[in-house]
Amino acid sequence: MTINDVAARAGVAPSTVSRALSEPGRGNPATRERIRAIARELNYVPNSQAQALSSGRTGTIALLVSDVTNPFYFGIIRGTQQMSKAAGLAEVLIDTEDSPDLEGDMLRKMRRSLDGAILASSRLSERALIRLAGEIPLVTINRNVRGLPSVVIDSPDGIAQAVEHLVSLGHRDIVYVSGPETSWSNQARWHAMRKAAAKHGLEFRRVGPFARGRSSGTAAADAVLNSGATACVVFNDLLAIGLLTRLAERGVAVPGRLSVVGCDDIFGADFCHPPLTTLSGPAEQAGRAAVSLLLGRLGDPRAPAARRAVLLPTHLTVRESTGPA
Amino acid sequence: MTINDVAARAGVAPSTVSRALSEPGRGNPATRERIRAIARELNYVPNSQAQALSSGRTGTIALLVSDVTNPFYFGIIRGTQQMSKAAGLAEVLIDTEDSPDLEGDMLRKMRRSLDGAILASSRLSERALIRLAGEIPLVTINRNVRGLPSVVIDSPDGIAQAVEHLVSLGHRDIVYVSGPETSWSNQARWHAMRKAAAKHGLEFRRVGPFARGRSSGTAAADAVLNSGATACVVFNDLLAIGLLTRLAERGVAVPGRLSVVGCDDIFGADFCHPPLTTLSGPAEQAGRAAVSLLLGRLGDPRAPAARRAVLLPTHLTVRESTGPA
DNA sequence: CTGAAAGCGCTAACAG
DNA sequence: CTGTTAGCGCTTTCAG
Repeated sequence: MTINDVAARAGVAPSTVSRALSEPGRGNPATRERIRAIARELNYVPNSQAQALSSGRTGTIALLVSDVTNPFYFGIIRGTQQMSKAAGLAEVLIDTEDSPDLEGDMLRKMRRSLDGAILASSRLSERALIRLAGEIPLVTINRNVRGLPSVVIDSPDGIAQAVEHLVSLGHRDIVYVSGPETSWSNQARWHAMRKAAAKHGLEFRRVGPFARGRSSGTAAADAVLNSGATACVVFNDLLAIGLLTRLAERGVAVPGRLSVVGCDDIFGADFCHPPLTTLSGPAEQAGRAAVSLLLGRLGDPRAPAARRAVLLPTHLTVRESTGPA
Repeated sequence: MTINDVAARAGVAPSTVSRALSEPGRGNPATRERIRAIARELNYVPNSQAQALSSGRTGTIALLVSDVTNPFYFGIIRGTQQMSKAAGLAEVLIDTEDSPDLEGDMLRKMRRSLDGAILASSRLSERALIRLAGEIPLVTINRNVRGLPSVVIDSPDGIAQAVEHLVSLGHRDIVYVSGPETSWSNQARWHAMRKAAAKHGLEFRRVGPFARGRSSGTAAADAVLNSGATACVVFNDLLAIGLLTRLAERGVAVPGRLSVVGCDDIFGADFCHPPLTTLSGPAEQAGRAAVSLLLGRLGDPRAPAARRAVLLPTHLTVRESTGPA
């Protein structure tokens, strides 16, 4: 079942079928409809490999995440899938396993089979990103790189809210529990923390860095306790949940003895114990926005990388892990 | 940078390069190595669309799940990705949004661009599955269909363990909280429940069906309470966690007043409150096994659908949501 | 073992 | 507006 079969059946040239099927406005509407009807009746499905080979457009984009099974990406995945489906694009999800090398290799290898890629929390260096962007349209999420379109969820603003919240509860000794130093978000949050602390005349302190997994929570909890702080803001929810677990093990009351604020409001943040006060962001929207930006680059590949950067707001969701000092 | 460039540089025919690069054993080892060196040096990456078009093999398989953001699939996703990467296959993750129609359409549309597909918890009818299997190699997970290779995580066996556990704690009135009736796993668990109840001389009861999401937990909790049972086995952890939340809201002590057993041991089951006693299965292994089965079908497409069915064991993980009656 | 040649199914100029 | 003619980059007979 090829385009030729359809053409033969309709008594027209293959190229006419091609146009009828994939060039909306052009061609005689009557013949176009006739051809479409025949194609449908014949149950014809275009061969996307052939389309890609000949046109250069693959109709496929990729979403790269450092770990598919990190609930942090849930919203982003949902958002991008939603939007790319709406745009008639296929989306492949790629797990970079937190490795910059793997990330780069994947992109390079798949370059020809993709129209573009969205990097959620890229681990690549700025240099590498810029170079890759020359070979394939790229959009980043939660990572700002000069000249690359990006969408970032504005956690700094949320961090300020979190500190405000803690200060209003009487906390004067707040520590930041740092994630990996290579993480762009971690940097951003840390700086926001410092700024917020200064604003309230507090001393800025931090413990870490810790790996981003839940298991690092043990070490993190011990470090926080050791610091003597009465409250902490944790790099992300995964780590915060791990920390909560350890705190329970050690019999430390939350929020009685220690208040805990997480970041990202992932799946689980609402049902862990105690439910976590955390920063919520519009992750789905971020995903949709990223695809939109990519779509913009796709329409006109030679466009000057419309250096649009979308900044999305976050807000503090107060649950039960924070309380009076 | 095409195969022709490499050929020109090496002073051989394109066909020779093609063989050197993708036919392991054949050709003169010396020239093969020379060509490979040149290809590497030229940073040549084969165009997979062209390969696919001409050879018919796409080097891509798909994993279809009903909802990418359901933590139940985490392990399976990990396992399949691991195995397909090892086999040099690309894997695309497709979200069928719980819709049989979408699932079928997707498979039909992508048929030509896939070497095969793995269906994790397919919602398609047996008829539809068998028909599709004729067009593209298929492997199912947690769904047994005559003639299709499948891997199923043996929850019935685990259910028996769960009932045993509850009975040994003195429970005589155990209710099964049912998931959607269209779910194959739900059927399997329900039957296992009935059998286990009979074995212990208990009356078999169930409430539901409920939707599989966390939000259905509210209704489920109320129904269970209303049933007067002292323990329940819940279709899956998502629902069980929702139920736990509602129980807490109503001030019902778990496991004091009611013991709860979930199924699947998803992300979150260990840190919800109280931590959930649940059935754990080797999800990653299931994913790997599914890819293996598919690989078998791929090697020899005309093979008689080696109706192998892999059955993986589950075990009960006891946490704190179960206790004496 | 290697080269030449013929496509895979489609799109994209270019004519008509 | 439609048909004709070339390929896209690769694999695969088929000869040599």
